[in-house]
Amino acid sequence: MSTKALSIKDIAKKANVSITTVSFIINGKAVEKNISTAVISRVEQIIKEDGFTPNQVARSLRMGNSNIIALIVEDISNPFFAGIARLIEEKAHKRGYKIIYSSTENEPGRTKELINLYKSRQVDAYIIAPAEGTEADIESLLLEQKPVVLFDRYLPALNVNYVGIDHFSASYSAVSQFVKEKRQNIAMVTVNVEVQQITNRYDGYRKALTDHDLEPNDQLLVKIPFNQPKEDTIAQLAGFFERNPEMDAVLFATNYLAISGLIALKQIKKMVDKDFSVIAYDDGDVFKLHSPEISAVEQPLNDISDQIINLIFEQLASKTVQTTQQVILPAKLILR
Amino acid sequence: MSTKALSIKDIAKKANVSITTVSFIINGKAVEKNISTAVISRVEQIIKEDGFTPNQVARSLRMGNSNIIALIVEDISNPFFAGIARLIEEKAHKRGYKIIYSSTENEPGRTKELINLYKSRQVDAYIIAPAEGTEADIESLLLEQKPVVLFDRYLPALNVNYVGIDHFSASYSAVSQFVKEKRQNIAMVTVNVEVQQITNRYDGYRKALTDHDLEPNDQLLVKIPFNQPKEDTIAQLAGFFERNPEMDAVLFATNYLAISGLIALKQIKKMVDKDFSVIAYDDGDVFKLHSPEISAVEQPLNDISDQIINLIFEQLASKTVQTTQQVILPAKLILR
DNA sequence: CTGAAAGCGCTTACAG
DNA sequence: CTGAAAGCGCTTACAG
Repeated sequence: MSTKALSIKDIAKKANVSITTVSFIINGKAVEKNISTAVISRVEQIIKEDGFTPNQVARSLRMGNSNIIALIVEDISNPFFAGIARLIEEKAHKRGYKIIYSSTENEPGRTKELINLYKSRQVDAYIIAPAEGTEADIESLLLEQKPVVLFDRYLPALNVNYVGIDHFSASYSAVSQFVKEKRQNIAMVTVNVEVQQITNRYDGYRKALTDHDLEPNDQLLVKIPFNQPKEDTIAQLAGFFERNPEMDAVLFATNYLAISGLIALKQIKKMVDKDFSVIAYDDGDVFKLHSPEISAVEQPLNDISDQIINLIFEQLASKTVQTTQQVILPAKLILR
Repeated sequence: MSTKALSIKDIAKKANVSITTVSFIINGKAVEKNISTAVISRVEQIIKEDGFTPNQVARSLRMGNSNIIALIVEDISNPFFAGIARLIEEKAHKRGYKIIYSSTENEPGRTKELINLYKSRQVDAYIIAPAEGTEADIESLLLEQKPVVLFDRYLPALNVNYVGIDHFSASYSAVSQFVKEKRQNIAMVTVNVEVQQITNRYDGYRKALTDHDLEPNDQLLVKIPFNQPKEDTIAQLAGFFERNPEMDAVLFATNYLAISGLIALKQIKKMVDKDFSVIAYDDGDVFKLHSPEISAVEQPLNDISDQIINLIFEQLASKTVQTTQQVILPAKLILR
């Protein structure tokens, strides 16, 4: 037996009222519209018994909105993004909004595709960790006056709300910690994408070195190609560590680089110990469980999510042209 | 300057044709409908120049579908689910479908809420890792003839497609491996939810013990309350290990229990070594990087995703009442 | 070869 | 206090 979803018309017929009346009741405008309590309770009873759920597609078409917020990230299975997604979903849910998320895999064109899809589905607002080269796509959202908040990566060309981390200071503190441990040959492993959020990490590293009278050494810097297969990264890093035996500390610019790096160290049997320090980016169980435990720069997921959601709802509420805001939060260095 | 999205009407007016004609062209029915090539190219030109994207909400309302598949899991930030989500998203994308995913957090009512939301948005098919007590909600989808595939957890009360893992054999192999290593006091750490996919893991453990003439010992079995805070689980497991010094092997029934267990072992300074073996569930970097490396039962994410997506598209294609299928895949024991 | 019109299920300004 | 009707942007059976 196949049940077909009921429509407002079915309910109206059954209750012997117009669909207008049913619509008012569904939307809590019954008292405002002076519907008699008798009618209200009769309709509500029928709705409850028959399990009617209004068709949101029809509603979206009519209203031009959807109560949906899109979250576009590079890879939702990255723990940083998965954590943010989960927190944002929870916070949005409390205010009656759904989050719909998807990964761009950093593929060119995927962001444009997703944004077009979401636009055509009347998505109300956008939370985006933008890849390089997506400026035009995001601009098109701004032109349509859609609420947008960028996070993680900033696009300087755009005048748009942003929530991020002070990566410069985070790297700076990490290197200062190494110096405190009397490290002399401090390496950095980063990724070869020239976005501000990554270059800031390098800049903080470099500034801390010079501030502490250490000469930056290009031999101790490696930039891993983005999207390089994990095995290749591990091999590359193993070579990097072996070529530089004097290295006594290494700062990893991202979570997955730290993991690949630790695997490489394990392969070449180089221990993390009193002669060799490591600081990872983005904390996780894997660092807590490592022997020895690995220190890490922790991004405050909850604060980031809060700021993002607040900016989104501010814009959703105001309806007018917004002044854009840049929120920069501090990271936390977890020492182990 | 605010741009409003164009409608099919705008394009029709600009091209001096009817909206019918534009619609046919958009949907690739131009030749079938004998639209003149002159008209086709004129309309296509305008569409390209003006960047028209058809309103999918209107289309959904009219067609009763959406080209969207819902994926409902307990927690999308769990690596198993995140991995499945990513693979399914990719496979669905190739066939022109979008995945929209969300977490139930195992909260009662959340599944019902999500299913109602998706129904009201004309979602075409459902992939669900069901929580206990969601039978009625899933049944309602079957009544509406919606394609549904369950995975991870099975609901015996329902006659529905399912893709899962042979957890009995997986546990059985794990314990057999312990026996091969001459372990005598083999413990199991599991979770107190009485769903088949969890109880099978226990059953395989128990059967392997008795098949190898080892007496099951209730002292060596612990069931962690579901949703218990991580700290409490760690403390509980630390106590469990300390109370049972004779224990020489432990099988963890889930990924997060293994992580909490390893943290507990670390806290009480009990080493994983030639006198104490560990096998975890669901492989990950954290086990590869642990010292020593931890063996794990690996669920074949790619096979699972393939089977799920195939079952979904089979149903989407057939439109008729389906015979339901149970696909049980083998897990793989990764020894380290 | 092309178009006018109905209808998908809602919301809301307007009328009474 | 309640309802008829227009309209959101599409698709498609029907007519010519």
